[in-house]
Amino acid sequence: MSETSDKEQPRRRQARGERRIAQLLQAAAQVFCTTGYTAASTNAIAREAGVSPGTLYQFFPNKEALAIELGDRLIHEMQETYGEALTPVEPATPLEEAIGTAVDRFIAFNTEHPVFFALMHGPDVPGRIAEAHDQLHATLVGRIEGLLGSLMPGAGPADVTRTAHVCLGVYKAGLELVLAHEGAERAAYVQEIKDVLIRYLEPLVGDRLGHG
Amino acid sequence: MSETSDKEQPRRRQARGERRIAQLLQAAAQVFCTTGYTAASTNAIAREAGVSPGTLYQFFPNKEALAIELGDRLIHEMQETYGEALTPVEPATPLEEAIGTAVDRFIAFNTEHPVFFALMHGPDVPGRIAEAHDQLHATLVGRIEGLLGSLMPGAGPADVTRTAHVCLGVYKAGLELVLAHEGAERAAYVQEIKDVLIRYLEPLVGDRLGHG
DNA sequence: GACAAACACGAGCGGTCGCTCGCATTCTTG
DNA sequence: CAAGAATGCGAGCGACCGCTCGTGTTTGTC
Repeated sequence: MSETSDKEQPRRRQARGERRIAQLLQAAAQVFCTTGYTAASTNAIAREAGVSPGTLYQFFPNKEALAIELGDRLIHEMQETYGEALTPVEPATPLEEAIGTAVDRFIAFNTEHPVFFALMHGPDVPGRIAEAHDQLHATLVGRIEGLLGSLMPGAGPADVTRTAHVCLGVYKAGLELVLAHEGAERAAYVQEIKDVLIRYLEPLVGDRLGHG
Repeated sequence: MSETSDKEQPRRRQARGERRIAQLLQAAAQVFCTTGYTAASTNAIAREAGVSPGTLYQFFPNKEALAIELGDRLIHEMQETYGEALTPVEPATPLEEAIGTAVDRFIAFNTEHPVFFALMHGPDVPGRIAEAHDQLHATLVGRIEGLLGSLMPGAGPADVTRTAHVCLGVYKAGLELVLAHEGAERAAYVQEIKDVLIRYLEPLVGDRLGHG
């Protein structure tokens, strides 16, 4: 009990090591993005990073740990995003504006980190990553439930949960369309996502304000 | 040039062979459904079908051909479904009813053939299957465009195409939610898909009839 | 029954992939 | 500088997978 943890043996990393880790994670993101998790070979990731296979395994015990570390960093960064994207529940903000800003922030995050979509969407991801995905998914649904719950006072909890799942599903489907286009067409699809969500939620939240 | 085709050598199949082919396709559907295409091993498919690996390759030249034959049969069967699901454009039918019946038929098909979703959704499917998927996707979008075009007279062709893509995307997202639930909850999600589509399309198709 | 074609088997070939290990090199520390 | 730890290398091991091939069995035809 004198140690901070019994399985923790903090290898003293040098600055070089931290740089290699960053290189490897970036290379893994690149390869995962283009070929998916399963098809991505560790040798290809090492080659992309400009190191040997042995060097990769100096810093990551196996391929899964590499993907998990990558996913953890992405999720951590996303939590900062959706922490700001989904928290403001001031009853004064109209529905359109709330949905608009939330969608914009999520789209911005996903376009800046396309790996996230690749890692979280593949049916080939191993157990631990799928768990992380489910956990993030549940967290997001919970947040949306919180927002909807205060907007749909007359609905049961099961209805709120269902509505939250539908909202997230619609967003994901729209994200796929957004990532498949560029420029003006991409912007048009972003607007479509907002329209779908607004028209879907408007009748549910009762008559609050601002639908004209 | 005396043959009907230079690469066609019609092996005379016996009744036993046809039975084996059906067994193998069914086994492949089972294995693809549970593990996905890439992770499914041909040996596992043969084992599931109760035959040896060599027997499998008596009827299919390779793993991809097996998946393609399976996909072709599914697409052929689906075309009978959506041929009936998307054709009626009688201007008399209200929007709600048209969407309701179309969604019901597609959901029925997809719940009866879960392999279809697995084969068409995996990012791991090889080139030919992805092509078949894209072709089906394009066909479906074209059909929806046809329906929308006559309903949205004031919109440009790019807008109609975009709207069709959004409709199909919303349906796919809803399908995932529907397949993840059972019984009454599943039925509730089916209704949600219809609501999303109806509310999304209602303002677009101008004031026709029946929104009350 | 005789003969050929279709069917069935399963050990194993060639190849890839995740990962290891022995050794060389570079950094830190005193 | 010396010593040890951290980093770096890459040939190759073991396992798995798609697929083959030599051989044996069943079916259709005369």
